Parts: sequence; structure tokens; C-alpha cells
Amino acid sequence: MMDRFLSSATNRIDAKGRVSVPAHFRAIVQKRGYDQLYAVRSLETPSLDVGGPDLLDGFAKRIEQEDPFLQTADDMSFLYYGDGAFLKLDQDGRITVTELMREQTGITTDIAFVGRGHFFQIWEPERLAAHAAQVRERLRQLRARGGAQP
Amino acid sequence: MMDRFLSSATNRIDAKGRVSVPAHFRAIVQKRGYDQLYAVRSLETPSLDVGGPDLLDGFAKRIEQEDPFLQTADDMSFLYYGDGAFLKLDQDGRITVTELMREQTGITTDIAFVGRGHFFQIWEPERLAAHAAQVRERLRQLRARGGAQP
DNA sequence: GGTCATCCCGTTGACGCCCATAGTGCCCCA
DNA sequence: TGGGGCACTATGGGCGTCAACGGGATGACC
Repeated sequence: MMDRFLSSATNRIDAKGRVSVPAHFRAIVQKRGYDQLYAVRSLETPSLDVGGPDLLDGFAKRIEQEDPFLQTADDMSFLYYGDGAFLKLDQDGRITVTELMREQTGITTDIAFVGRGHFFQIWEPERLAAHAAQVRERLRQLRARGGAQP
Repeated sequence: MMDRFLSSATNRIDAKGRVSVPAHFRAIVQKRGYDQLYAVRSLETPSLDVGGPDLLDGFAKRIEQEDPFLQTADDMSFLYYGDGAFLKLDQDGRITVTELMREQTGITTDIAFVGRGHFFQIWEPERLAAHAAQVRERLRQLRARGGAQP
């Protein structure tokens, strides 16, 4: 249905460091009864993975599958809790851009929101454009080789 | 939902050796009725594991489950009781940085608080940054090997 | 007397809450 | 079919509250 994060948009950060979350994304989260978002560093790219707080619940379940005395469980907990944050939505549907977000993404004045299905991502617009070009190129080469890979 | 320690923050130690515990972390502990924290040396890293006094209760239960004849029980008891300490929160939500904390973490002027779910950690900020980078690198390699997918 | 913990207060900046406005798409109706 | 108005989004800004932080005053203990 319409419960997937789809499409992208770029919004401006105001003088107080706030930015509007695209209304379409907000609606999905708020329909589940949340008034805040959960954001965590992406591992591979200078971006943040964002969703409702239920996104964290999924990660927590994933951690529980690991042996709690091994390093992997510790590492995962470190990432999802230490490198994650709740972003409060104000009543106009805006969040304030934190230092963590700027460090991770290089964001300064504008933010790109990109739907990714069950979550969405936050990017610095120019870095997103460069990354998107790389992705398209990889897919082009894949097709040229006749490969079929998701 | 909101009863877990999440996100991280860095605060400054004042001339009297005090530092503010992030309000969000305080709220979690105080909601359980405590006005002090319990801290113990982390096993693997130059940091302290901190939580409400109920964190100690959890450790005590684990000690009881061990056969008191075995060395493990003795070691655990030694660590959690001998190397643990209670940190009193003053009425502004600050704690005093003890010599034990400085020795264990290398802290001098600033303290990083890192949420870890059911507890949080205290780090020297630069050591934390280095450790976090290592953690992310391990997780990247784990994912590259197909070991885990969020 | 000196050190240290505790209590209490003031300042400052960040953040939440509230309202205002401009731009835009859409619908309805003349 | 074209125009007016409604609905909604993105954005700006005022203002009160609170967290982080600095520092004075008091009392206990060595």
C-alpha cells in the first residue's frame, strides 16, 4: 500500500537548524503512532538510515540473536544505540539537525531525503547526486555483462 | 520504548571536577526511583559501564548462578563489587569524576556518554571516536562476508 | 586551616511550543 | 474553461522553558 518510503526530496535547513521532513514520510511514521524518528549511521555511505522507533526494535531483535559474550553483539549494540538517536518531530513536522548528522553526512544548508522502502535515508545533496551516478553506472555495467543481480 | 539508553553526548568537566549526566539518561534512572548511578570497569575497553543500581542486581544474579566453587564466580564477584562504585547525582544532575574513572578511561577535561541500551558507557572523547571507527570497520567486514544484514 | 562534598543561585544558549506567511496544487463553480 | 478560494506544505520567527555550566556559601572531616 502507501506504507513504504518512496521518492526523494531536498529541503532547506533554517537559521535555527530545523528542517521539514517530507510530509509523505511523516505520514507513514505518524500513522504508526510515533511522534519521533530513529536515525542511525549508515555503515557504507555518508548518510543516515531513518525510520520510526520500530526500526530500532528490529535491530534489537537482531542483536539478541547473537551470542552476548561475543564481540559482534557488542559491536552491533554500539552502532545501533551509540551511533543512533531519536529525532523529535515538532508539531510542524520538523526535526533539528544534530552534530552527529552533520558529521556523518557533511550536511550544511540543505538535506536530501531518499525513500528506501521500509526506511529512508538522509544525505548531503551533492554527495547523494554523486552516489546516485555511481549506482547507475554499476547497474549499467552489470547489464552490459548480461548479469542479473538484484 | 523510551526506557533504553540511546545516543551519545559529550560534556565538559568543570573546575570542581563535576560533570552533568545527560538529562535523557538521568530521566531513565530517576524514573526507577534512584538518585545515584552504579559504575564498573568495562572488560575490554578503556571505559566504564554505568546504569542504575539495578544494574548491579543483574550482575549479582549472574554471580549466584555460577558455582561458587569455580574461579569464575570469584572473578565476577571481585570485578563487580571490588571495581564497581556508586556515583551520587547532585540536585542538578551532576556527578563528581573520581580518580578511578580517570585512571580507567584517560579522561581529563571532557566526558563522552554513550547509550548502550540497558546501560550506558563513559569514555574519553578521542578514544571513543577511535573505538567507534574500529567497530564500524568490523561490522562492514562482517557484512561483506555475508555474516549479517540489518 | 585546608580540602572536599553539598546546597543553592545566576547566566547562557539550545530547544519546544506557538503563530504567521508564502508558494502550490486542486476542486468547485460560475 | 478559466478563475477564485480552499487545503496543505515548507519556511520564518517570537518567546518561554530547561539543560549545561560556572561559581559562591556552608558544613564536615582530616
